[in-house]
Amino acid sequence: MGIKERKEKHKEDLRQRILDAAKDLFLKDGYEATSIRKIAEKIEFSPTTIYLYYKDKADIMYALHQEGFKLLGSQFGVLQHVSEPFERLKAMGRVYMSFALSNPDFYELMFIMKEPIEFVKAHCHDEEWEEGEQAFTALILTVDQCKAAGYFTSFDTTTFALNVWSLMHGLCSLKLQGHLDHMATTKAHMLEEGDWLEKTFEGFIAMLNSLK
Amino acid sequence: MGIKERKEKHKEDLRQRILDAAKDLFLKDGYEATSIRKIAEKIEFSPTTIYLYYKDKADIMYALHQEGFKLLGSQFGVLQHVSEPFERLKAMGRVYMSFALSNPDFYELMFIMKEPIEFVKAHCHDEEWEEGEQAFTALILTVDQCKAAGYFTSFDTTTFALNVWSLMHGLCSLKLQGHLDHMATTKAHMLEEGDWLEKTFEGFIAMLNSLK
DNA sequence: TTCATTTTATTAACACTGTTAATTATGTTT
DNA sequence: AAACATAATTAACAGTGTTAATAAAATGAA
Repeated sequence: MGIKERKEKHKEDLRQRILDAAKDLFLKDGYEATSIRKIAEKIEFSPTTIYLYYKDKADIMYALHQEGFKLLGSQFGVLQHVSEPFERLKAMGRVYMSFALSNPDFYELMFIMKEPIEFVKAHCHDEEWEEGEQAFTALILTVDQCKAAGYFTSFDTTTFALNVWSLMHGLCSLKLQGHLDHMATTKAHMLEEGDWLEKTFEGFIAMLNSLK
Repeated sequence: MGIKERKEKHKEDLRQRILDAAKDLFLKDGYEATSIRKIAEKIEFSPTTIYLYYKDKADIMYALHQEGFKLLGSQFGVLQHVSEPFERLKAMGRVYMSFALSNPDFYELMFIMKEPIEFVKAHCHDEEWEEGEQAFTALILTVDQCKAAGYFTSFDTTTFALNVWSLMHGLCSLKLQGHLDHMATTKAHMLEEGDWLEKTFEGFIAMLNSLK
């Protein structure tokens, strides 16, 4: 009987329509403005209907956050073709930074807000976190290959990877939250114009080079 | 006439009582749970009275965020007595990290949330940001002195300082937001036990040492 | 086809939130 | 005591996430 399948598909369809509507609102107006009622209005359903497809708002945000990780993952994927590990590491940094700047709301949801990761801790007790770990695994692998190629030889791989991630995350966060621009406009000796995000990143690359 | 002064003092008193109540709630239950109504109940006033002393909730949060910067500033202050610049730089990192872990809500308000800094941009158009800049100025100064002492000689001071801040901020953020612990529990090759915050920080210090 | 059952969607309501306008109470000055 | 200014309050608006009870629709068996 194909009827049940068609129903299942219909159900899955509506689930997706809810997510699409939520994504639209989220990317346009941010987290707060993405209310259950507005999502419902967009898909022309009653607000409470949404609760038949998602546990709560955090559930929807978790789904969106997964989409974000898929996007980042796909951008990281193409870097596998950069064979030289140190080149790849630098490119990863650029891609990460570019992703954060191009998708600030996604980045906030994925790395800054605590709501989605608390949802993971509460409901995904198993090992369903693939998307997120994959990116970090890729970083660890690349650092390992860098070490094999003679870079960072005196450092522990995981520790070094965490340092790289911390720096990139901190840099992107400070930029997105406006702290970087704020320092640039208020500190007198920074008035020599210039894109401090770019400059700082270049400084980071220079540091990595010195660490060979 | 001392009456007017006493009235002024009374007004300033209530303003402080509001802030204290807000601080209590904020440190106990976080940002969201600190509602105007709860603050009002705590000081036994009507909710709307608060609007006679603070423009809105963001204003209160800005005041709290300033208190946070004063606290961090005082902790940074004692570091002035560490004469060796590189030692002082390392100590600054430790103090920053310790502050973030001991005052997670303050840290979030000061460096992670965008609400207070948007309030600054909107209402403190002048140069009233002292508290925040002071800490960064201290960092720049220390980096400069490190350079004078032969460290990081090939790097631009401001760029290097931004890198240090980014790394420390990223590390603390990832820790507070739970990402660090999450990676530790899910990634198989990280199961060797251990405080990854501490290990990563030590790795950072090692990096700085290699950069001499 | 009709009736009973299950699934899906809706309305109404709860308990909150920040915030504003209009009104009352308080205290000061003439 | 009357007039005024300040301070505080009540009532209300426009939202929020979420749940329980009810109505509608689709499905199963007789």
